[in-house]
Amino acid sequence: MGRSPCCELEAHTNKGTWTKEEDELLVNYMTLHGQGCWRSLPKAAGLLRCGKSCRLRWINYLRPDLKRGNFTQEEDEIIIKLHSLLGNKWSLIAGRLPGRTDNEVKNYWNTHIKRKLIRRGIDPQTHHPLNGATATAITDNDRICLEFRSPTPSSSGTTEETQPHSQLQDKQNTANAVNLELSIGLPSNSTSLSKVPGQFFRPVVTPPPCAPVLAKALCLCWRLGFQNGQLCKCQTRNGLYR
DNA sequence: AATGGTCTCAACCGCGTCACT
DNA sequence: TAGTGACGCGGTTGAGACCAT
Repeated sequence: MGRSPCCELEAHTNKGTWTKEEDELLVNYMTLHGQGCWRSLPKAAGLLRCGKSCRLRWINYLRPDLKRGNFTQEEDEIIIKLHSLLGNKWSLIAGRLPGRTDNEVKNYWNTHIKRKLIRRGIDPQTHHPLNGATATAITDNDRICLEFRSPTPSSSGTTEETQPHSQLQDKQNTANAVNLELSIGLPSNSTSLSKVPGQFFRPVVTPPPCAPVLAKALCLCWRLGFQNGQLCKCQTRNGLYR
């Protein structure tokens, strides 16, 4: 597959820290026109930056809905739990933390939480105890169910769409037997896969063949034990959890 | 006050994926 | 089916802030 020449190869593009003037130009443009084609944005906005740089600056720093400031204890715990389930899927983790970006979560993980876990005697990568393998924060069976319910990288559709029925049945049985309810809802065929941060875990309108899924099971915060917390933005809308 | 080490986080880089032709 | 263009993600880097001596 051919890749487009990176825009940073273009002449006359600035790099490094953004100036106040550049920020203003980008904010003004985004306010007026909203998010569109990043590649053409710099020229349209009068910026000497590549589109990639503009996108990053907007998403990680200039977006109006960003929550600045320290992470709360509740956010810490959510990150730790989600990381134990998802690994380094920073965008997915950030999607469950309103106002936080993947870059912010990633940095926070690397600078704070890693150390915090090590102090607790937990391996930050495996979430297993550092001194041995007696107890596990997450089991292999957890992963089986998660992987089953998560989109496969090689597929543009859902897992259910691409797997033979017999394989699905096997995994159904596994999931049902384990019944860890670590369900992550996939967008249904009738709804497009949202790329908006925070909306990845959309409800499965038609319950997948994995198991009879209750509405509550679709709320990841609920599954993680944060259903009563302020950070759980999942709420029923037309009877669905989102 | 000066210096050197450490930490933080904004920004960059390269690659995978998707949509379109 | 293959090629192309663009976006998004995760890993890495480096400048500046902070701290200890």
